[in-house]
Amino acid sequence: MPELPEVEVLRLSLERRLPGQRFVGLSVSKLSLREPIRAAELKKHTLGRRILALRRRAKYLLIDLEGGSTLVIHLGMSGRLTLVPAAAPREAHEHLRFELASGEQLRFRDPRRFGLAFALPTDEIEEDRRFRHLGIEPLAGELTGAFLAEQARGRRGPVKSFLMDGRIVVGVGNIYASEALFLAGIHPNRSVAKIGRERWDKLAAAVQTVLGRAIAQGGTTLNDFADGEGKTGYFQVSLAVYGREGEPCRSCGTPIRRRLHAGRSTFYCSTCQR
DNA sequence: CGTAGACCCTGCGCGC
DNA sequence: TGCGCGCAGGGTCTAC
Repeated sequence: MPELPEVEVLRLSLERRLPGQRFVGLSVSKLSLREPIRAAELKKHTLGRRILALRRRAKYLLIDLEGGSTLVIHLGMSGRLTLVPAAAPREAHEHLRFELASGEQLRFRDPRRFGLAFALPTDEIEEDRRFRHLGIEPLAGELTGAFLAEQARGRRGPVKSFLMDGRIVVGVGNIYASEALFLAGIHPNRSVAKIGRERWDKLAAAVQTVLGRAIAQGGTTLNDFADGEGKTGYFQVSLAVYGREGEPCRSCGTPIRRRLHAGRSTFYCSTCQR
């Protein structure tokens, strides 16, 4: 159930328990994820190897292993990655089950199968076709109003779609796009050609605020998920507009509206956002 | 060239 | 109660 904050919270929780552990076995489902699972490749890169570190790029979780290999997991829409005892009951849609030398298992479950799992040499990640076109990280200090204004030059279309274009900035998904635009006071349908420099500054700051806050708040709720205790209150993270169609804007009381951009729901306040 | 829409897949909640 | 419909947090491909 991931946007960038959820993947980051997952990374932080696994980072406390996985490094130093060794992969000793792997069971793989025959069903295809977004791409077919290449069992032989996964085994070649993981079995017998110890985990060195966990990183994140966009919404991809990167598990670096000794010997120069990296295991890459993308959770798609419905993916869950959990570290559980070997005796933990199996659930439907578990597509990958890594056995660790400790007796624990790292399990990847993904009912909708929009997720992804593959492995490759660590030094080939940047040039891999799934990473090559990715834009900047939103929380690495590169996201500024100047950058957004520059990227928007010569473009058109609604700012909401622009913000979700991973070739520009990664990690801003459907929830936090709505949230950031609300915080910046920008109407989601506004053309990128009609946004001035000051408002780009506001938007760049809003994206970082919203994502940073979600990571801080998600820390407690999603630790349970990583520990395999099931999903909990994702929606306990306080959202200003997302999913609140018809409910009053917390700032001015105007009912929150919903409309579609490229088939995805967008929520906004028509009074606070212009 | 950029942008909009379809599509991949399963599950859940709602209204009838 | 049972069933069909719309919708769901992502990403990529095709058609315009």
